[in-house]
Amino acid sequence: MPMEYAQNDKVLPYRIIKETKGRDLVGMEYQQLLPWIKPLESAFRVIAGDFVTTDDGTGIVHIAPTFGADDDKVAKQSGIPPLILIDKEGKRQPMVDRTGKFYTMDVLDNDFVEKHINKELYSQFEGKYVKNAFNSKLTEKDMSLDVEIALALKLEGKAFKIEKHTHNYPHCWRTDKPILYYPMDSWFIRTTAIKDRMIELNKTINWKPESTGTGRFGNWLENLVDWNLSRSRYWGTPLPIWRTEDGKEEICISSVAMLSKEIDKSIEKGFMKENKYASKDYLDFDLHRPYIDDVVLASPKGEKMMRETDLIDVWFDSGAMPYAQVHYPFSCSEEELKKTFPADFIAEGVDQTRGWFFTLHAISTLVFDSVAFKNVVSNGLVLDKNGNKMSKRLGNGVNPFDVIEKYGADATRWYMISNSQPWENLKFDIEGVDEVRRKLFGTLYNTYSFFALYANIDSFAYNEKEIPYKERPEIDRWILSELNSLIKSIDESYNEYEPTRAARAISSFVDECLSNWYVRLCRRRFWKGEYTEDKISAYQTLYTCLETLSQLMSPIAPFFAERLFLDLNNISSLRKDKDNKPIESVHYTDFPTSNDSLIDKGLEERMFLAQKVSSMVLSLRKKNNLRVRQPLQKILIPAPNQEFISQIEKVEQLILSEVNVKTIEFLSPENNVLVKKAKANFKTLGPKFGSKMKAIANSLDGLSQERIADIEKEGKIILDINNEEIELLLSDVEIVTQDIPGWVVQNDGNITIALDTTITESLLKEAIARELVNRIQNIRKDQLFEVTDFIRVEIEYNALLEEVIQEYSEYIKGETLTKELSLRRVGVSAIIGQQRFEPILKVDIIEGIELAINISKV
RNA sequence: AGUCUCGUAGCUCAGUUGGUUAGAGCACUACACUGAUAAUGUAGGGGUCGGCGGUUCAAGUCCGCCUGAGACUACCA
Repeated sequence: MPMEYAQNDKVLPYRIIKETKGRDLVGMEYQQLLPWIKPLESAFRVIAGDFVTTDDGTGIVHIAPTFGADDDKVAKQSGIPPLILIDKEGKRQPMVDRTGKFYTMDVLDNDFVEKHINKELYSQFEGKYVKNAFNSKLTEKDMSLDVEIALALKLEGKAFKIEKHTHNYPHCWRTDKPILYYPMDSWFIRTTAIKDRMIELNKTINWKPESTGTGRFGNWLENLVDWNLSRSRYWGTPLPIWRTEDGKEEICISSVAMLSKEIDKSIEKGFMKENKYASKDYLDFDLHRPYIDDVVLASPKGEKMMRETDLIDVWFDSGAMPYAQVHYPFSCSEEELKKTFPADFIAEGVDQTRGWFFTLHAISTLVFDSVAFKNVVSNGLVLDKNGNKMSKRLGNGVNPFDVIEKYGADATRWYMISNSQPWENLKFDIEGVDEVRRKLFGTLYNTYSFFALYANIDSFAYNEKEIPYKERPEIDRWILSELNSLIKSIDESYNEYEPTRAARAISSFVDECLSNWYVRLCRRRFWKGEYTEDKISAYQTLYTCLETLSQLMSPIAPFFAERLFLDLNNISSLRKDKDNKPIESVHYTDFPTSNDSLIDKGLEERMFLAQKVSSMVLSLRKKNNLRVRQPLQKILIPAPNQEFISQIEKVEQLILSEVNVKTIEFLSPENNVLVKKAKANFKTLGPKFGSKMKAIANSLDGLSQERIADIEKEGKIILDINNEEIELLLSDVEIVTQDIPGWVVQNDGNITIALDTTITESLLKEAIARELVNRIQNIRKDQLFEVTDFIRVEIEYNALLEEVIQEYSEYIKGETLTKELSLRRVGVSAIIGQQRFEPILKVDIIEGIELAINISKV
């Protein structure tokens, strides 16, 4: 590049003469760039600082110790003086005054101006605002001081390159104007003196999540600095400190009573005329600044003491909450205070690290050498459904009142608590609230309605004595076992401040255990037959489940829980208060405790098996187009051992009725009908054989039926892996049934089932009987008959149907509350002729057979 | 910049001390069920577990780097 340069050239020519490390430049001196003001001592020297990046430029930057904490710190370390002006009062000032403009020379000390200011240069800049926003006469369009200075440097040939930078300098939240940092005098609390104790005490606090306590808050304590307590504001809580003008005498006021006493002294000295603070009525005086500033006190030496005008950081008020709320130490003794202090539990946003969490902890450590809270949940933010912060500006905010209005407080709260743990950010999606309403509350409401429907019919009010647990059927014992397991886990979850886990456990119990298994399987017990022990057992069991659920969910869904509980209890009066009246609220009841003697893990396991087997059979039916109303003869299950057989046998009836099959048969392991497959058990083989794993797994994959049978018989097998004999035990191998030739088969994990799909004539007839029941039930429902109404049924004659009815007449009548069931050997037209056949219904009984049917109340 | 959290199906989330086909619910599609019916069952599609590299016989899981989102603190020369 040519080194010629004309004044108006855009690019300054340059030449690289040497490359060097920044540290080699330290100590170099340079000429002052803007020599308006001469510093009090030599200042223009390169120093080292660790807070400057080399992302842009050379890594050499100017510092301004009077306007930045980091700059001030590094300057002090290296002995660089700040650029200081001396005003007419002799006070040291930064270059910019409190209105945001350069000091004018006329307010500065004459001697200082003469000795330190280059009047010719500075006169062009004195009085200028450093930001246009500070000057009401300027707009953003006017040239800013930054640009003015840059141009001046350019003209002097001192600027190598000028770029526009947008700073994210802090701005005033109200006026949006840029903010300048100033060094200010402040009052501090020397929290560094109790730093170690604060760290120690913090370790005893249960933080949710733990990482906030150890990480964010813990680190913050490790790097603790003194607490800057004072703020310069117009109105607020005053620092209770009065000082003499020379600062040599000072007093800290600890109560209104003390203040009043001191004012009296001051009146004696003639500093004050009256004492408003002698009144017992707080409405007679105001403790806040600026009113309190009128108070002048007298020092022991008899001098005037004025109040320090600074206020106390409002965070102090938050941190003082535990004492302030009970007005300790004035209206509350220490003993009384200790009833509520330290707090068992607090919750606030995770952004409160330096705010509430810190000030609570600092003050309690200082005052009582204690924690202020034993448990804390630092909750995350509620974001919009796309994970963006909600803001008015973006219009992505959700109005909580609208949501509560539409879905209710319970559904909203349940959604928020169950969806993600409180300390994680929540992506709030209104669809999710609706899902909770349908899934949990809808299901639970349905379950309750089902219970209430039949309980009312039978006038069940929990008046009978409790049916002993052992006399209740297996299914009742099962749901009670699950219920007590649930109580246990819920209690643990709440205790550990894991409400999300609790909510999810309740939700899955309601859906999977109670609604979709217990109630589904027990439906008949509620509506069929007389008011027997079995029926009472069913009512009592379901009642207990519903009542317990209302208690378990009450912390998260207080309103729904309350309604559910009261609807139950107002009828049964099972829970009474001490006056022997029905207790008024679920929230007054004791939280349930689990009865471990009712928990039967074996029972829970075999019920799980029953569900799994049923599901597999239904799947097989589906694949083979066999509707559930078609009874089938047999399920075949290969059983690995006797224990498996006895587990299944105990739930056999449940499975059979659920899937509408007549019998279950077991195949013993020795049976050679089964086609089996061996798989490697990586967990046991891994540690033993390491790198040979792959070869072993492959070898097991291709094992013949005979060799698999050998392992089962011998308990071990020797494999040849790359000419090496390797012995495996039965436990190293998983053997599963793959197929049963000639049957339709379903595999799931280590369970295999097969289904006999043969439909005999007798099974077909039974199917038709069931279809008939189904059609009659539908018609009953269509015609809005009550579930208790008895009916008369007439069906158009059909030969096949006649046989079915002969055989299943009692069954059909029982299922449908039919008093008379008859076939009429008449044509449709003839039926129409009869008055009673209105309206006419033609119904598909089985495929291809459509018959007229008529149903009427008896 | 430092500290911390999070990133798994279209969406919301599980995922044990690393163990071989990564799950659930919702949504979608199809079929069934129908005296709980704004419910239910079965089946189906849908995943390079944010990316790259490493440790290991084996990584969603452990380690390093990067990246995206968020919070706090400092700074923004």
